[in-house]
Amino acid sequence: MAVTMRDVARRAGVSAKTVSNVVNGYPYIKPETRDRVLAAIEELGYQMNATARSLRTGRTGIIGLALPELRVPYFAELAGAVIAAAEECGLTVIIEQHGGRRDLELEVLTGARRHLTDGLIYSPLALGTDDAASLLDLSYPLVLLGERVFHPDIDHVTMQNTAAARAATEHLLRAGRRRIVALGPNPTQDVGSAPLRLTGYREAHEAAGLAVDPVLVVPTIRTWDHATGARTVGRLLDDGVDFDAVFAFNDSLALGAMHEIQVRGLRVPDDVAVVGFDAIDEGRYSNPTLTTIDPGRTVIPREAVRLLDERRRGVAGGARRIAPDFQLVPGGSTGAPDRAAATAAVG
Amino acid sequence: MAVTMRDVARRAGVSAKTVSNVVNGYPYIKPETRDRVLAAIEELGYQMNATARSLRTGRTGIIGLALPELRVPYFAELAGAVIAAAEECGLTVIIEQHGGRRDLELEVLTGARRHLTDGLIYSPLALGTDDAASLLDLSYPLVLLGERVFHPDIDHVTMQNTAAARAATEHLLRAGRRRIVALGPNPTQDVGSAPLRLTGYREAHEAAGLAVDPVLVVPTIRTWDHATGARTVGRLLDDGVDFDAVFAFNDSLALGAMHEIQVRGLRVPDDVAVVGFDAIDEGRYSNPTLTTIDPGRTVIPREAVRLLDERRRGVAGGARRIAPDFQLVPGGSTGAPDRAAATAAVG
DNA sequence: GCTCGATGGTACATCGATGTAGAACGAGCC
DNA sequence: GGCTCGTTCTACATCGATGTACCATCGAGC
Repeated sequence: MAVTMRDVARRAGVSAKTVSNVVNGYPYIKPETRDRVLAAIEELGYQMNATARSLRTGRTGIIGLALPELRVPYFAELAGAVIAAAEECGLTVIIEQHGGRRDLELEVLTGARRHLTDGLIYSPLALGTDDAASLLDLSYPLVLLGERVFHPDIDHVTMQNTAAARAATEHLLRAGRRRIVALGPNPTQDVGSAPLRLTGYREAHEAAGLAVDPVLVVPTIRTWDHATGARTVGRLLDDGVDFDAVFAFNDSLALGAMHEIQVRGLRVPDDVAVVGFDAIDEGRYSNPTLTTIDPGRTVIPREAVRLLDERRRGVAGGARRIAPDFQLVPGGSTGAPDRAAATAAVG
Repeated sequence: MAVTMRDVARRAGVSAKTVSNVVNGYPYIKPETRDRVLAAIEELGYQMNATARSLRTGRTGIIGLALPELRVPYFAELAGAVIAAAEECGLTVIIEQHGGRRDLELEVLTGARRHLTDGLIYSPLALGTDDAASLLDLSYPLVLLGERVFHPDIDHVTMQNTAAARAATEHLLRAGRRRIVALGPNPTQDVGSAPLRLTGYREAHEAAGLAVDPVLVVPTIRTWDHATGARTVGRLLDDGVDFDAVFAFNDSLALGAMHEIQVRGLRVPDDVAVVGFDAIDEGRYSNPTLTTIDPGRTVIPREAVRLLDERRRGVAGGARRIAPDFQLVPGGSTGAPDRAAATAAVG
């Protein structure tokens, strides 16, 4: 039913292989022949059968993107940018949600979909250092995102977690806050973004000659979402813990915390200042707007796709590690003026 | 390199076709043979080559999902749910972002990716009634989302736009609001969600015996996002327009509007009540929380996948149209108490 | 006149699965 | 015994592209 290369070949009076050669830019073809073939393609409305090509070449032009959940804004923005970047390279993306469940995270690595893809951009949540081994004998290109697993032989796109967290904390200290909650560390996790950001938090205190009150280092058990942020800060308030600022380890936690603080009748930033991490869109229109860290939100997806595409095409050497520059984005939650929309930058 | 059916066949002492038959559940196989084959599969770690199967059968098990932008929370949540529903059916999803640009929306319909997919779930933004024709002679299953295009011969999953908008407006009228802004209609659009929701808004006024002040019907030119909501409401305030409520045609507009209203020193809901549409997660943790319409957020993605899968498998009859029940979700933005997290339902 | 290398093109096998046709065998029936 | 029918399995062609090998032509160089 669909038009094949044979049909085009017949129409142009050449062999199927010549049509293939034209389509793939093989150089030794008479201009006149090439024109005849292109004309035939045009006339018949030929479109290549990607499946057949994949079978023959062993490459599909599809890459996988494994992440916890698309409904989490940070990952939605990441996925959108990855798809756009992939488009630039002529690649198609399939997204797999593992929900941060360890079994699913491992299954993604070896599941049937890996046959469909040329490589994987992989953002695990539950995996730990022990699992690094399972990443090594994979037979396809892999690019890691985040800090959960690391291996010197695998391409990696990450963030300057410690330095950025330190900058965030210092921002609060400069504003005169002295009892800053660190919201997000998980005592059972020894690797990942959380401990690195906690280190930045401690470094800032140390550099300022201040001790960290352990009561203010508040673990979150569930995922870093609005509900967890609200619930956890709610518990602190219930317990009568005294604090004048919150450094949440991501924006969703921060926004949930900010919500709860205001529901309880406290003012942000007057009573409690809040800083997040990730610079998701939502924080630019919250009330007040959210001070946050932009960890390189435009660079990360672009680089991840670039690294994977280079591996896929076999033009890459040793493993690379990329950690883009970060930036503190001041917002109303730490006292920066919330600009009215009429004067706000378009984004 | 990879294990093929031939390898499995050799190991089990049968033909490749028999392996295929076992894998595909063909009934006439001796239990003992089946066991030998399954054992061989297990031992060799055989995984089917999906590409080869696709070439032969003409089906890929992949469906497309075309939407404006993943970074828009409504679409991120939709996409996440579609992927999860597809997983249930053993389907894989590729997402294509057309950004609401008409040329890209049309290109999605005929682009190269259609060869990769068994069908398309299609949520256009710029297309109009005139384009319905382009949807008809497509050679693959199509399920339409939204109201931009409609055709009686195509499966459709939509919302009860008019009834829901009427309910939202009546909610505001019941609360005593009399100058309600309708935020979102676009005068250049005669089809789509906007005019239907505007109709609901008008119906509510009519039923209450109230006239609609045309000044309060406020078009938005750009997309329905935070920035547009903030900017547009900002302009109303600059112009000194008198209003005591906003019915925004989606949640992002509503949240942007609510942000701007508060930046200007007005109180929500005391000075201005706000209602949105879509029931995205973000509105459950905004300050105050957002009153909104849940148009069937769990039903829509599930039904879309189901309809497409049925078409794909050829088990569907005539075109179907599904418009799930909607629900008003009360929030602080119209005066419902914002519950503290400690007592809030987990979500 | 002949070889050689650069061009321009073709025929055929192949990627790994599945559809088709049919072989081999035994049971049941007249 | 001969026939049909159901069961179990196999051989081969096929999906549509591309890699390999090879043929043909033409001009240059000796």
